[in-house]
Amino acid sequence: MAKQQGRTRIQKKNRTTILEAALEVFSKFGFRGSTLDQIAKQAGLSKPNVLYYFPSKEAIHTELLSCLMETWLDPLLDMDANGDPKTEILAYMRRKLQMSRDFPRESRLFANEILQGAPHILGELKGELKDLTDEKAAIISGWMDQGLIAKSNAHHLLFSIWSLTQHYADFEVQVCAVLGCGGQEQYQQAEEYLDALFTKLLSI
Amino acid sequence: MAKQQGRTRIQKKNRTTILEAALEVFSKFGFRGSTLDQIAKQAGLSKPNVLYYFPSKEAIHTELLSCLMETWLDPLLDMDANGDPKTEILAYMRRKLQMSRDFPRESRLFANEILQGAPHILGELKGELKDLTDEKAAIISGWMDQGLIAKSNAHHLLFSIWSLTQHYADFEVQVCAVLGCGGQEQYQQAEEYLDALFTKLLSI
DNA sequence: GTCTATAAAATGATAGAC
DNA sequence: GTCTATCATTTTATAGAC
Repeated sequence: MAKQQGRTRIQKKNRTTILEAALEVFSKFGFRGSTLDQIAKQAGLSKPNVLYYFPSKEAIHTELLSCLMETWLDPLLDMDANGDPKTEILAYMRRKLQMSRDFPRESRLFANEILQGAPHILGELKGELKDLTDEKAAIISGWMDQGLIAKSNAHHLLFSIWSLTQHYADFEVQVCAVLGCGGQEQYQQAEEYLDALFTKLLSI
Repeated sequence: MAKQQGRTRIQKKNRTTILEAALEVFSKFGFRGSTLDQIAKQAGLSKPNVLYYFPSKEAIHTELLSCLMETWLDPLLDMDANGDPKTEILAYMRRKLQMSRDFPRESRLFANEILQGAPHILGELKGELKDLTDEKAAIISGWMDQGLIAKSNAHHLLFSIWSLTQHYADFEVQVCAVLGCGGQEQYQQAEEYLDALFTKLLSI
């Protein structure tokens, strides 16, 4: 968590508690569908106390998104231009799938935000995300030009990694309804399936 | 639209107007994030007049979802066990992509609902959707067993069609932000990309 | 720092005139 | 059928005691 400098220990702790509670609530109901009451209750604090640490509901949401944006971009950042192309892309896909499995609330928080037109993070999407994506797409295109992996549209290849992996977090209730499963066994199947998919897709 | 029997022309017209307005609003903000004020304004009617045609906000949402569920399952229904496997699956994928392009609001309506745990349609997901998916997955598995297409997990193959195509509607703002495009050119690219992807994926 | 009480605005829904 | 007026409740946010 950034921006925690110059605060007492109790302040840090409570801000973290509130952000954790807000993640739980916002990821379920979206920004407009969530209330301060729910967040306060989830955090085990009174509503005025929540507003003692953050100036407004919107401020909590904005802080949460900007704190998590870094985490969200991290897996892509690690894709190495000097590594083996197929290994790098497959490893990126696996990291993204792990994030869906281990951080489904974060995935749904972003999904809610983007679904509703990304009012709070459109700038970051057009800035940081676009820049990083363009950079990594260029690397992938380079690999394609060198004949190291099969040719396709690098940007849409990245989109396909995002959609295929995030689907298991964002649409979890539907996946479970269709598979009739309750736990996390779908992720084992998903990893096998997606591993085979991308291995085949990238092969010349 | 179903369930419009036994009503006058003006009733049908206004109910349709309200449902169209509700689609616009609910698809943007989700159920809890949407207000009757917004729906009424969008429909060009007064709030009490909206509630003359529907008993509550929830009733509008439920009616909308159940009216559109049929439309939503239609493309999968058309997948023919007696057709050519690769043709059938590719055609289904294309129908789904067309739905994302032509009915993005409907896609986002369902995405919002499922993202929030599908409180209003969990029954349909475990019922109609699961049954239809199981049925079509069995057909696909049969094709795989006959060696007509490459072997993989049929349920996850269907998930991958859903996620890859719906991504362009549900995350449109992100796709556009990254591609720097304003119109619909991403769908042309997507069709080419996904066509190649599934052609390769299904090949033995 | 944390709480109770409450203000101020919004939201879902109803009453009743026309 | 449609409207204005209004009620009851929820919700964001603040005031002020402790």
